[in-house]
Amino acid sequence: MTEARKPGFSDCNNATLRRAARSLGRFYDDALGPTGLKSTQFGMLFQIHISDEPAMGAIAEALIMDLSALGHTLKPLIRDGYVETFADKDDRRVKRVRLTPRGQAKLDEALKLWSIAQRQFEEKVGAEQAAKLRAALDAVADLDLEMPAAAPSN
Amino acid sequence: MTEARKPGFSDCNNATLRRAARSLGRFYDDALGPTGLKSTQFGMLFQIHISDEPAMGAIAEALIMDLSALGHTLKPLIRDGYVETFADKDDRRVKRVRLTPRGQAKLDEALKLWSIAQRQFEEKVGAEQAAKLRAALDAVADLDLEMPAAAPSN
DNA sequence: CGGCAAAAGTGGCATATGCCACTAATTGAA
DNA sequence: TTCAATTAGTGGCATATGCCACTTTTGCCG
Repeated sequence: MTEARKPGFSDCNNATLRRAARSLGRFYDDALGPTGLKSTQFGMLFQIHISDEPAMGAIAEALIMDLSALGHTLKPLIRDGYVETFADKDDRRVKRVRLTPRGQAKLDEALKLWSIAQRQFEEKVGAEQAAKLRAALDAVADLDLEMPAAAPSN
Repeated sequence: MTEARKPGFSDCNNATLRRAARSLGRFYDDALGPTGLKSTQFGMLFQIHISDEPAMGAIAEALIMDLSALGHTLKPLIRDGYVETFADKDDRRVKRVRLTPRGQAKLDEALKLWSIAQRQFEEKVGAEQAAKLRAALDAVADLDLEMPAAAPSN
């Protein structure tokens, strides 16, 4: 447990972030295990829940995820009857998403377990620190990063 | 909690972390694009590079990733000739990993582009802040989190 | 109005990751 | 030495995500 953490690797912001994401993801996944939902699916249901019948593009933007990735991620949730989609009344290109009653119930169920996990985490890290970390992560996520050579375009 | 700001979601440490990871991952992926490597693959090559012919289990532990996931992740790198494996001399269960000359060359090539991305990031965030963030993420990754009910009485 | 660019999704293909069930190789007793 | 328990990986299955090539709708412009 020593030679593996040589300097250099932990310098990569991206690698460090992914590593933490794998670690924390597992914890939340375990916590939500009894519900049969992955932490990512829980997050998706919650995002839909707090939005008002959002269009797929809106969800993708909010979560900073690829639209097609969103579509793929939604499939299991639709298959399991937690989520349903319907065409927008004014723009037939737009597909809106909403929770089914079953999905709402599952979310409620998951929220209980999520709260426990969340509390566990904040007990270890400190609510204050956790909030700061989330703020920092949101800031990073919202950065407008561009590679030098590719920057000038539009 | 202001209902208007749709609280809750951004309160989830895990969801926030994943969102940031998607965002930053895309940036590093773009940066490494010309090399044909994903940021995850770059990280893997680097990890192998800084280790001394590590066993798969050692890599998995260092990166906090599932051993089988590591195996899967390694396949494309082996297929493309960047990495090779060989059995440990003393314990035939153990499979060690090393970069091929081709893999070493690819890593060198990628390091140049990675440096640019890394610099871009630190220019935006500040090297100081970036270091703090990485430290915080490492701390989170190394937390010993356990769900109350599931915690074995020890 | 006709045609073309932009916007919103879909599907296919590929990598990233996890869990579980197994197999092979070791180790630690009895 | 023999056998159960442990350790290290593998393979299969499922979800998570991205990119690219299309298809369908719109929106806009001459």
